[in-house]
Amino acid sequence: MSDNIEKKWQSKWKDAKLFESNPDDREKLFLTVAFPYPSGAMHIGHGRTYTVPDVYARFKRMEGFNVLFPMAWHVTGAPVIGIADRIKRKDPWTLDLYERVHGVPKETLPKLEDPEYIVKYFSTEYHEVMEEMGYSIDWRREFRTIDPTYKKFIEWQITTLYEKGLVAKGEHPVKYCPNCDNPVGDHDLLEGEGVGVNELTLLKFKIDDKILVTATLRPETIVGATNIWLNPDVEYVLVDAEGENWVVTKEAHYNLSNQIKDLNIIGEINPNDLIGKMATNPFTGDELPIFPASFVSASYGSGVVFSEPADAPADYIALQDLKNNSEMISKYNLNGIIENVQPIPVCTVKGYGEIPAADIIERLGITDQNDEKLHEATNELYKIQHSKGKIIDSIPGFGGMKVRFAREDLKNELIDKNMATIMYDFAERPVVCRCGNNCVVKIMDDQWFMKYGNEDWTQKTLEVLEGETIIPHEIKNNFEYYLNWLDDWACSRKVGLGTRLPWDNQWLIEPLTDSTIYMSYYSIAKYLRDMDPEDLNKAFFDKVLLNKDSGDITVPEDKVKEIQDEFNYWYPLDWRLSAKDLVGNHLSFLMFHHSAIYPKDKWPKGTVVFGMGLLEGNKMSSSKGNVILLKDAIKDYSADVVRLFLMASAEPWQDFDWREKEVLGTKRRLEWFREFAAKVEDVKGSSLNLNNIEKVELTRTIDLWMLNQLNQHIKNATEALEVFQTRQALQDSLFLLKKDVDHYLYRVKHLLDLNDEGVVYVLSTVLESWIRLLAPFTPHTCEELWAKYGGEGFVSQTSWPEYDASFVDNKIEKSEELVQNIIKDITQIKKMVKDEVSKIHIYLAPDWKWELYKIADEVGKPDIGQIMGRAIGANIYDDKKEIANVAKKIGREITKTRYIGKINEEEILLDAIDYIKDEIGCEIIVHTDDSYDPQNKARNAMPYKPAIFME
RNA sequence: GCAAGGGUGCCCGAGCGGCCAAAGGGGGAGGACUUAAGAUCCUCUGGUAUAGGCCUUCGAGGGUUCGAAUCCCUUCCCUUGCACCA
Repeated sequence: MSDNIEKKWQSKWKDAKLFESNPDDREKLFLTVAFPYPSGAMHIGHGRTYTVPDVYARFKRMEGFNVLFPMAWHVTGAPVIGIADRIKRKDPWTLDLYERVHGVPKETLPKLEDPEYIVKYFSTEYHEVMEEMGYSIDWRREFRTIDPTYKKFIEWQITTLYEKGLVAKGEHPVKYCPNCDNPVGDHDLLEGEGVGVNELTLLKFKIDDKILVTATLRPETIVGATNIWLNPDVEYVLVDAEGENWVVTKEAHYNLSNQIKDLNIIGEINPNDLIGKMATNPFTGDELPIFPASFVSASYGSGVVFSEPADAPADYIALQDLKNNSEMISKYNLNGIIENVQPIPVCTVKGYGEIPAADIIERLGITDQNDEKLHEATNELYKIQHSKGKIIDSIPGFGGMKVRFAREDLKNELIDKNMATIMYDFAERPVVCRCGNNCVVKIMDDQWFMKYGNEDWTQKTLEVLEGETIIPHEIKNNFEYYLNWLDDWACSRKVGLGTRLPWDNQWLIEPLTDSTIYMSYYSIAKYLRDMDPEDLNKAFFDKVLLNKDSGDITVPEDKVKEIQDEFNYWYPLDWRLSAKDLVGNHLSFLMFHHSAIYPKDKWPKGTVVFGMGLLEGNKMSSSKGNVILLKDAIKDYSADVVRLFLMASAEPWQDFDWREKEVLGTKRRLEWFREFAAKVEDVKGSSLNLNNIEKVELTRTIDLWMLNQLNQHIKNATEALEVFQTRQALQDSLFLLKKDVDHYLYRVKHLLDLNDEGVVYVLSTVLESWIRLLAPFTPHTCEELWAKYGGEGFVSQTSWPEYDASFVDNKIEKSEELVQNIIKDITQIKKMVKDEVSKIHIYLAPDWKWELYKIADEVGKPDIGQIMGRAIGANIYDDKKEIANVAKKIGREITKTRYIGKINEEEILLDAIDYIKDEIGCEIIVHTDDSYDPQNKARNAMPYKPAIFME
């Protein structure tokens, strides 16, 4: 049934063009959510992402804003190329994934061999599912990022940045698969996920006409170099490097050739021929001997290292090993050399002696250079020296400097003097591509970069952040960190779908770069979709978006004006919504690009960051098949139930957990709501017209209480929704309100068959507000009820319920609390006494106790002396001893019960006396004095807590 | 390692100085309704107590305060991100 009403209302909305937003004189609100990359089917995780903005859009529309909520498809990038490729290869895993998890019909599968078909197929499906979810999207602005008109916009964007000098050529090390001939991301790896790339300094030690290029993470230790290590068991080669003859391992040459151009092998080198000879330290000029060492890896760095035994545990232990190895010493004729090699201290760090390497080796009990703990020792010492170490005073030029700074300075000096160069290597091995090949670090040298490292740009972008509201607030720190941390970003690609760089046609624009200011495009997309791309030149966009005259525009002037006006109406963006994992890139890029391209008054105003989705407690993942498709969920539960569950189970920035049991609970809750509406009509006894509720004067406390609760919930829900707290809003507008309505119905159950006009008025009022409160969450159900019970027009277009302060009274709330507490207390006592009870006497607190309570409240803390003093001063009662007794009690009570002024307890209890009698099941007598008080209980009476006597 | 966030009752989760034995949901127990099941509604769900009370609890340990789940310090544990990828 729900399916039918949902479809019905969706088409009614469409026919009425309800969500097609055009500029008018209302205040505008423009919100967007990160557009999807449609390489697969939409699951419930996506459902949450797109329901949040829809709920907010609907809420704001009801508040009277002119809301624009658009949608488009991000189809640029490489993943679909890979998917298409795997489909073509008939990769069974991929075929299964797309058939079983993404629900693609078997006969359609072969068509997915075309990447453009994939994005077309899934974006069409996304569109359909989004309509089934009832999203209030202005579909006239829909586009794909490979549309010719959009490409013109991207060309304009990148050219604008290029002209500002923010796009520049550069080089950058990347993880690279030589077999696939492509950079690889972590997700493309079979092995080595998360492995970092280290920068190594290659120091050039001369030996005759050759150069031993030693790789090090710690160039500052060059001053403590004592010898060179070569591994006698690996292959070394002689390499021509722009005229220099380098000695490195064969494997190192392979790695290096991806980073340095024209590195040709010109001969083989037998390490044994070099061991025992002397090489020159380029920095100090010292002559250092070359020794053999097994710990030197053929594949890491250059395969040549200089030894600095004072700070490098491996060097220290290798030196020890060698000194103890007479066989080696005689084999390489090291007698007379090796004895003189002693560690030269370079760094000091707290907690370590003159030779830190020796200390840590001893502490960890490392016995030789093949010990596994050597790695740990190296890491530990490296870290502490980097963060806290200082260069020892005796070293000229660097003495006393922090290691961190000395390293940087010395490295630059060495490079300037051609004593060193830079190379990159993986921090760990192996790093294996999905294709099975080992990856290398490659320097892409004709790559284009977005200069996010540019300090002025970063500063300006920090201003964008400063001016934004970030939800949740804590994420703002995160953003600040990322904006500062972001370095130049390679923005050109060889493979994928996308737009080409206008000035360098061999490159495609990287897909994150082409989706940073596309919200601007939404504002004008409905015009551009029918225009000739040829007309969308730079001058056109300059005029429309920046009001800048920069050349000939082929579009008629009034048309340009209309488009420009529309852009200016919607921009800036009020809210940007996106997932948590995009904080460090997409959302930051968005700020960068806005700061560079637009003036301050067009900068985004707010960002909301989403959490992830879990399925029965486990992480959702399409590739693992652990997802529920949104279309299936809609089929099983209806869009409204799915929406309601997604919005109620967690705040947007928290992780939600889709649990079937709780979804079913939500479904029942919504059914209850529909039944409640019917019940109201039932109680009324005639047809209900919410458009014309008959007002009556209310006298029963419980009626007033219900309206008090309703208004309280309206207030809370509104405040919560303003800041995207959908869960909190529903907590108030659905769950807590339902609880109160249940309570109210229970309290007036004896009146339900009597067509009592007070009850009818209260229930109709509740229902009328309630339908509107829930309309953003469950729009279909609410439209249906609204129409059924006489609401005017679409509920989607009515006003948001207004909080009416005149109904809110904390004394009313306290009154009901008093009634409930009395029942609770009596029940509890009855349970304990176990005797038959025939009559219950209730004694109310006399006026002086109320005054005493008031005094205690003014004092604010359980300071009996002060309370007594004031009470006696005010002469509230003549029995001082009794005042003291009560004051002591109040002192305790005041921390537990808030004082809100005197309430007329007698009136309240008498108003509810039938209900209380009913609940307790015996006679109740309310006393205002102690004329009948056989057990002297009346003196226990306290404000808000009458005394009870049972007999 | 760096950065951010978090540890609450059987489970999920709210609370962020006193109305807190701690909202709400889920689960469990009992009751009402029903021919029955389901749904719905009511009550209970830390311990203890023959007068509405008392005791213990919010990762652990200290501290501030008349008063702390809430503030401060120390400590342990968890989750996420760390780039050329949407």
